[in-house]
Amino acid sequence: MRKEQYTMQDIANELGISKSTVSRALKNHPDISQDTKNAVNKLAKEKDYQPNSLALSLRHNKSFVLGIIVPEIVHDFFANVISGVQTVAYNEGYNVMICISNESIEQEVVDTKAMYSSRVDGLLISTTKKTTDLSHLQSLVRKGVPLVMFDRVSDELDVSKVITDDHHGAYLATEHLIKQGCKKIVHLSGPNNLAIGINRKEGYKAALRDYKIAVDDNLIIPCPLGDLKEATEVTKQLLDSDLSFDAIFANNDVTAIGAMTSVKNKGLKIPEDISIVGFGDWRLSKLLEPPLTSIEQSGIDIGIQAATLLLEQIKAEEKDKEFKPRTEIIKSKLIKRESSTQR
Amino acid sequence: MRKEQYTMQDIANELGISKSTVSRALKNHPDISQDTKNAVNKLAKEKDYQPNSLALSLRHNKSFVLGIIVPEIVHDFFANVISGVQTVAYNEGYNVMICISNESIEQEVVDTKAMYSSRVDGLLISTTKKTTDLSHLQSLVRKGVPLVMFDRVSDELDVSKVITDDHHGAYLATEHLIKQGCKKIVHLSGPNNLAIGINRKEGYKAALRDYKIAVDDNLIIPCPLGDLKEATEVTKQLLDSDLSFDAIFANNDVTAIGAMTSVKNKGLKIPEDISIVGFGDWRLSKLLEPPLTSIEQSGIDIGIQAATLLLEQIKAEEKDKEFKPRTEIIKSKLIKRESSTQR
DNA sequence: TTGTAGGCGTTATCAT
DNA sequence: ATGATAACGCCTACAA
Repeated sequence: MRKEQYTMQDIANELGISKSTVSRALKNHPDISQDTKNAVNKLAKEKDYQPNSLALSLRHNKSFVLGIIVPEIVHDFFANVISGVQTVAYNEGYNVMICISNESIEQEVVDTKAMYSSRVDGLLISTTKKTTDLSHLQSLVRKGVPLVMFDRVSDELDVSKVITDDHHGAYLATEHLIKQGCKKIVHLSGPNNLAIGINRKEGYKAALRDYKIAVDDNLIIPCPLGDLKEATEVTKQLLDSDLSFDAIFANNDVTAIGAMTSVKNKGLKIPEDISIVGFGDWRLSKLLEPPLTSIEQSGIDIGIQAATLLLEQIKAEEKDKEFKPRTEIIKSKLIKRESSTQR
Repeated sequence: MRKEQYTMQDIANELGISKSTVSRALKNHPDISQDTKNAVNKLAKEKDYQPNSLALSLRHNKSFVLGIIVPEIVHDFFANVISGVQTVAYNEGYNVMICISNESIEQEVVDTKAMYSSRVDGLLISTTKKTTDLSHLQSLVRKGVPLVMFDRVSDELDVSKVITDDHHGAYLATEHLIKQGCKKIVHLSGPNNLAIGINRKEGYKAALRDYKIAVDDNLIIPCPLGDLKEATEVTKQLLDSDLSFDAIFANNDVTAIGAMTSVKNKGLKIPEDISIVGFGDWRLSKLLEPPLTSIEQSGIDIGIQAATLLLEQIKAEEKDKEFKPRTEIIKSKLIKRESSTQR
């Protein structure tokens, strides 16, 4: 059995005073005499008294905990987001509880309930790729829990959102390839049920149109899973087919690496034979050989922005102020990377 | 103000029964009539009643939360550990609260206190590189909180530990280089205050001795920070000096990449001119060009093992059984990676 | 300046 | 089969 905890009552007993006096002394209430405060603080330090947040949370109906649910954690983007969230949370005296849905809807539902049961003061979530039914989140909102969606969002829910400018980023990527002289640009596209996949595809098309290049649907290859195996396989098939192309715009980091692998295995050179640009927040882009030019989404910035929005809402509602959900867009940037052969 | 939560009392009122009956009905207590149970469950579902874990935790002095403190999260190794911990925790009905110390001792101390305040049922920790004073952890242990240290551990504390077999791994790495024909192997070594740094260095020395190669202290270069900048700089200086060497055994992933960068910048080929082997759990090792042979530490396995040990202790102590702390060693493995030039 | 009492949501004990 | 009550640790209006 866990050792007994040392409580205010214990301090009170030892000092022959009441626990309310102890409570007030510890929070430096002006009514309490300096003598009492000294005695209480001394004993508290001596016995290494640590308040019980559970009791506090129950009392105040406020836990000072932010929840965050991500589909995976072994992924630079989400790890960066969490890191950004933590930074903001710490500064405001909040802790962070993390759940990993592992791209499983069932897990996501369970996690959401667990978060509410723990009475988190607010929740940040990036849904599963497969999530379409949002009733678990709706239920949360109905219960009055501030919610912020990031990266993978849905417009069925009237909550704050933080997204990257996928359309713009994809446009930049495609434009970059066009300016390099590429004419036949393959797009390895993401799932069509996520805004992210659609927007990137549209940005790609828009750039082609602006530069008077016909959109060829044969060059748009679906990679709905977005994992390494799929991307490698798809690209291999592409290379083995009679379709000719001189560049690939991959809708995410893993897809880009898969494409890269197959291109290399085929004995082709990057970027001489085929240029590749990837989308995402990945340390890898600069470490690969050749390092890939990429469209950076700043996970940290998204985390910071999302947590800031969430806290804003939490605080507003605590003061009974109305809070209107907002959608913040984090601009993506094109980061050109030179191949080391050019150094 | 957060919307009122729907409680057992509310159910009781609506049904004109007492909250204790509701409590029993919800947990399917045999004493309660089926009629009552049905009514209660129906209403609970209708109103989407969700228990308040805070109240439960307070009542039972048990939170069903495991805490974990890691120095960083944007790092494959720690992300993998967390992932492993989550898996185990979920299966046992526990949630996970994560704190990131950011390699800051002050933050680590704050985090530890926060964890205790939240009354986590147990804590997993990998300390800061700089942590030498363990009083914050000792205090935790004194309070009866089960503690498991992993990866970066200290033998000043009599708690369970999960570590990798660093000595063995370093031996394997060095042996691999020797068998490739390397004679002058540089070791970029880690901090001397961490077991991890010492053991890897000793493993390196042991392999040299076993293969009758004299240990040359000039070839052991300290990289106490272990960051990219330091490693790159140190290797650059090494290459600019008149010291000759044909291989580098880097004590971690980042150090390996730093070394790689400088070697490439110097116009040298890997592994033809200089072989590099790195230590760690990193997706990068297989994606770099050339992919580096590496000593794999399985972060997931460490996470699983650590969480398992922690839960074992928690359960034992709940039954008032004594639990003797154990140290588990996760074997490191050498993963050979062929350069794509050999494909 | 300090103490008393009630309550946050839940469950266990002891009635009825 | 169900209810009343106390308790977990803390805070706060009210009383003294």
